[in-house]
Amino acid sequence: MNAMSTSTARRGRPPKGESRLSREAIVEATLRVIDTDGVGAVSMRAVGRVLGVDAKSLYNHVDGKDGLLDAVAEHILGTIELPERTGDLRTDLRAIAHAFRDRALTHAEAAALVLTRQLASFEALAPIEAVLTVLRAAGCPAEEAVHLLRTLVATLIGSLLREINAGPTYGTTDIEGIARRQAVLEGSGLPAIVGAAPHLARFDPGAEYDFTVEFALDALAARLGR
Amino acid sequence: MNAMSTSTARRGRPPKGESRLSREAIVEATLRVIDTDGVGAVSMRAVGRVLGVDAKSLYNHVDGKDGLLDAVAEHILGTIELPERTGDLRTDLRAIAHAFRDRALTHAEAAALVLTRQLASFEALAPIEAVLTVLRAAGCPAEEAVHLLRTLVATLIGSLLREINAGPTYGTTDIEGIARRQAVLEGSGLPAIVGAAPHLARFDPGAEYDFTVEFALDALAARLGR
DNA sequence: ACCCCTTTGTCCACGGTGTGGGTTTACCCG
DNA sequence: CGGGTAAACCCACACCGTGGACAAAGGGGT
Repeated sequence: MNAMSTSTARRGRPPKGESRLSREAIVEATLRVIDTDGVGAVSMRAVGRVLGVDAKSLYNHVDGKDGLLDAVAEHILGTIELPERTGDLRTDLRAIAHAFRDRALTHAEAAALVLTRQLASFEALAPIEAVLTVLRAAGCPAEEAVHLLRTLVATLIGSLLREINAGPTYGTTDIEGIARRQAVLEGSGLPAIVGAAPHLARFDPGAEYDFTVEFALDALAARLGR
Repeated sequence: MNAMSTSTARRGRPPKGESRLSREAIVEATLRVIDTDGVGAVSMRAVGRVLGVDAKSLYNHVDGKDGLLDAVAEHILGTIELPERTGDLRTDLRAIAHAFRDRALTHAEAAALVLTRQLASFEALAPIEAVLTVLRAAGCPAEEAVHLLRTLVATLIGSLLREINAGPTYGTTDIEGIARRQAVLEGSGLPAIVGAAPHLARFDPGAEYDFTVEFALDALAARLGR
């Protein structure tokens, strides 16, 4: 996989031209590991192996494993393709919400990091700025805008988190899976669940996300339009 | 810590009366580890140590580490103290939302498990049944009730997840922390963020949760009351 | 009463993890 | 040209999840 590498067992600082390691290269390699073998497979050694480099070398660019995962999350968050503003509240927020989902699903395995970790970096601020701008432009006062922003973000994160690690037990679109799940739910004996079992067993992530986004937008428009 | 234990090095099955191990005892011990040293400190060996038992013994009652963590999550979810129904949509849903939060914060470190994992067990169904019952009683058709349920759950989970692993970097209530965070935000140069910095820097989890719940309830009432 | 089988523990071992510490080298600046 | 520093290396440690072999207690069939 690597032309010249570990076999030569060169030690010490590498020559200038071939300084393979950089924060960005490491993050990218980590992302490759995650996309291939899942978040659980990330280890300093594994990432080092991908780069043909000793694990400890990573510590020169990244602050331990936790710092590495933070860096990955920030990278993903920072590369969301935010849409152009149109001036319409609903159109703009919907576009942001979908851009967020697109980015999250491109690296589904890595997205759990983004959704789970608390990020304080500069890169993480761009999407926040985008949402705030739209809200303020719609005439929302600063304090309320912040509360609404947080509510909105929480909703999107909760939705995506479920979508991402929803195994087939949660609900599916394939007919056989639905039938099986529905049977389990009906066996619970809880009346409301039994009554709604056909709908509980069916789960279409995209449609569900759309429903949630539209619900939130309705609520927002009603509140701001008053 | 244990009077009679490893020193005697007894092997083989323990006598009937003192069968220390049970699924419940293991879950409880795990919860103690989590509350003391965090989720990261959970290991088969650590849990075994608490019980004065070899790590491998746990495998007789629990399906590996993942199964153990699932069991803990289910235990927490299953012991939510659901409120009595009053018949009023807002009152009932609000009460459920707060019961959920109470339970989550009692074992804050463990709550991430509940919020993150997909649970399929019977115990996990009780809260769902409660929400569905309230929605159906308010005249909501089954399919819509399921969508609304999912939206609501996503929102609560997103909110709690942030609250639980929000370090002091995210925003605080203490004056010094707010000032520091505000300065960072103002240094970003992003206009909407700079303008809202005082509010972004302040974060009061309880108030934020209340705001989000009331926002969702408003939206729900408007939709169902139409 | 006997025997055997299942259950539920124990111990040993393996390959893997994050990271602390010390060593080596190439570059850069004076 | 010589010293300092940055960036790579290897060794070592304590810990992890769990596969597999073994032991002892209890229960069931004859």
